[in-house]
Amino acid sequence: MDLRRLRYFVVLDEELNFTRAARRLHLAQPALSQQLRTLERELGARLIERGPGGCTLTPVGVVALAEARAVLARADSARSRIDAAIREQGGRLHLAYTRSARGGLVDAVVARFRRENPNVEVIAETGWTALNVAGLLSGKFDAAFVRPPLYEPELRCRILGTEELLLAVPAGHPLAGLRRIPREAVAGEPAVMWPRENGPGMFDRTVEQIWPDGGFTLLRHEPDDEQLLRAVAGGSVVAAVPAGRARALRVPGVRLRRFVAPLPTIDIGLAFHPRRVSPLAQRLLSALDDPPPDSASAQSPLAPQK
Amino acid sequence: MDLRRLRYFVVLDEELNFTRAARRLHLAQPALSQQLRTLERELGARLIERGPGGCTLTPVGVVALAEARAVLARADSARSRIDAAIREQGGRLHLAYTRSARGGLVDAVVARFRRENPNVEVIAETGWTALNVAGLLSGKFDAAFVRPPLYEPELRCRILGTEELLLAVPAGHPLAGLRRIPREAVAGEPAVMWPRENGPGMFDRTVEQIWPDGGFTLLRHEPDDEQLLRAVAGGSVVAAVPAGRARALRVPGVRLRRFVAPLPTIDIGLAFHPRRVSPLAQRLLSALDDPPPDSASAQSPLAPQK
DNA sequence: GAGCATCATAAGCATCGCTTATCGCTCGGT
DNA sequence: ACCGAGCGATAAGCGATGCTTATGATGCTC
Repeated sequence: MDLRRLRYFVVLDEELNFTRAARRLHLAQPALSQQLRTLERELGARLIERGPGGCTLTPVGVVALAEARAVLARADSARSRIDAAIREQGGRLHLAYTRSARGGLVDAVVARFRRENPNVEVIAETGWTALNVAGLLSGKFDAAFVRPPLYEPELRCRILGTEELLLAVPAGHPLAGLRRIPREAVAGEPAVMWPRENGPGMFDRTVEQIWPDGGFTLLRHEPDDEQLLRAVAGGSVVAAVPAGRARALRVPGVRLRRFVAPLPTIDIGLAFHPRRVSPLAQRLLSALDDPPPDSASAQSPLAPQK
Repeated sequence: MDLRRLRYFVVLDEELNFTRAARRLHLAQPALSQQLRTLERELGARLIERGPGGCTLTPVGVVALAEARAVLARADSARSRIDAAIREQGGRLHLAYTRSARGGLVDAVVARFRRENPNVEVIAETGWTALNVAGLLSGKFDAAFVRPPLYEPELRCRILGTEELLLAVPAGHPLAGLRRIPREAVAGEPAVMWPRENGPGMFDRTVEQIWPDGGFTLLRHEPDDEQLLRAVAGGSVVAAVPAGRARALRVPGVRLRRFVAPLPTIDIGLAFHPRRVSPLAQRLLSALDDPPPDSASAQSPLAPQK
């Protein structure tokens, strides 16, 4: 007996309609039909009477349903007890933040992990993408927040969220008068940027979104978002910065403008080494797949990376 | 949580050695290693401490083991209750025997099914392979015993057993003086045989085993094993017959001789229409995979057909 | 240092669980 | 009586899974 098929069977009983039950289970109706046929074949009995108006359970199906519920309840209870034992045992999770993505979603993920695993000591440092990547490769970190894409094929990265890149311009700059910035308006403008080696993938992705036809005129590097914005406040350069960070920093003399569609974006991800995932890192990653208990939506907005 | 992985985990705990546990579970050691790694990844915890001398459970593993046992026990109990409900509801199973394979294994299979499903009415007829095949195709039978191979691609056949083909010779025949019959000794001998259309696959298979280089000299057909043996007793023909049947019939004036290796054989199988397997047929087929409760061997001698 | 026992990794393959496309059937509305 | 909607089933295809064999890495014993 397969627990997934039992779950499908229970949901079917609640809906008495394959199409609706399949929708609740987030699979196509033929898949549910096939899976429940398999369950019937395994048991060697009809459980479900099908018809054009939907379906009902056979007498054996009624018995099977009660047993399915009991088995599933026991399995859930077991999982809860095992989870509790894991939480109680504690341990240490070595984590790296990235400077450019503090706050918001990242802090929520970590806060929830701490809440659900109070005996786990989260030891965190804040770096930048390339430094965090190096820490992962060396085994220093169990997981690390990064700005993808990563060029290291041995690392994997779960995208947690995406935010818009804005153009930061000096207050008196002609571009400050535009409501939306066309790509050609920034071609040739002197710009500051983080050093490419801080996050080569992020750098390349940003340049190709904002300066797709060339015209990227790099005046100099600044090490992080805050220094980028201060450079812009100086009056003669522009910079692309993540919306969340830019708005949080609020540097005087800087105007933030959105681009004309397609809006350039930058991702935040949680990277890990798939061949060396510690159990606690595994739990952190698994939590990304589960909606929190109070979530109104059954579907997690954080899509697992395939 | 997957019940199969839980079962693997429980067996590993009983052996504390991946190699031995894998053997008990009838799978290769790397498969067990992989499956239990997956279980650990799903739970986000180490359950097993591995080492060159074998393994032990971690503290969380001990908790997980107790939970696994409870879940598996509940699932087994559920399966038993569902099975009981199915048996109680009864029904009818339409079955066909083949004349040439009565007794022994076939009767054991059906007797056990009747014992385990006392409310099921087994309605059986005895025919021959081709007749039984026709009954399956027409939907008259849920399952039918046959002599494979079958040439009908829409039917499936589980091989239940194999028996040796013997040469039946007249008592005074020169071949009666041989202890083992070489193939060349029967080439050219006048022989009787069942009609090919009674079971074309069985016929062809028999001929190619006994007369691999030709020399099959069919004098006439007889309808079944008993008539074949009577014809042999008449003094001038030989016949190939299944050992069990031939020994059971004990026709005077007939000597039964074995062949020189490779021994020719004939199979007995249970055929069914895979697209139209009734639940009761499914239960009969499933029983072939389970050892009876009193069996000393955990491994069923009836291998499922792939 | 060699050999053995133990578990893990790598690569390959058959099967599984899903998908989309579509079919067959029933029922209700016109 | 016909058409469209709703319902579940079948067919074909594909990515993922669970196994296999081959082999590697490690530790222990002699």
